[in-house]
Amino acid sequence: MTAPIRSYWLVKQEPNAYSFDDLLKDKQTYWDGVRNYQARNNLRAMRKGDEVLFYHSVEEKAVVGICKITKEAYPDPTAPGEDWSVVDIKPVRKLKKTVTLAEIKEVPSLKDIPLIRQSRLSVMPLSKKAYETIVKMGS
DNA sequence: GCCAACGTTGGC
DNA sequence: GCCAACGTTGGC
Repeated sequence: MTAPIRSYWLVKQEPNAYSFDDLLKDKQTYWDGVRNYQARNNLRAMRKGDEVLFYHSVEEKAVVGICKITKEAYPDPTAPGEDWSVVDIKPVRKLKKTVTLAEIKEVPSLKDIPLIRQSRLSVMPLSKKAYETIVKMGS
């Protein structure tokens, strides 16, 4: 077996629908409800052990925590018979300090991440550098 | 609450 | 296969 190449991701959620604190409480969840092909394809490209930033949209507009993929894509139980996917994630840790959208926008190297360029996409890849930059801003 | 951006649907 | 209409998302 060759060593897996780790990828980095960012997922968005409205905190009043499902917050990072909910995930901490649940210890693990499956990421359901994705009904967008691009987001679905990103879900399917996730591999066990990949790290994922958790972003709170709308009210908070900030990256709040880090989680990890524990199970790769399988059919979404909330859409039986349809071609949608979910992955399992577990929380790793909360960021010491949340990284707001406004702060991300101020960093030149983060100008082109999909969070800013494609604000409606809910599951998106991040480069290692972008991931590390955001994590650093949150520590 | 408004509006821009984007995806999806349906008529032709 | 094109494009207008419509719905949804999310920033402001």
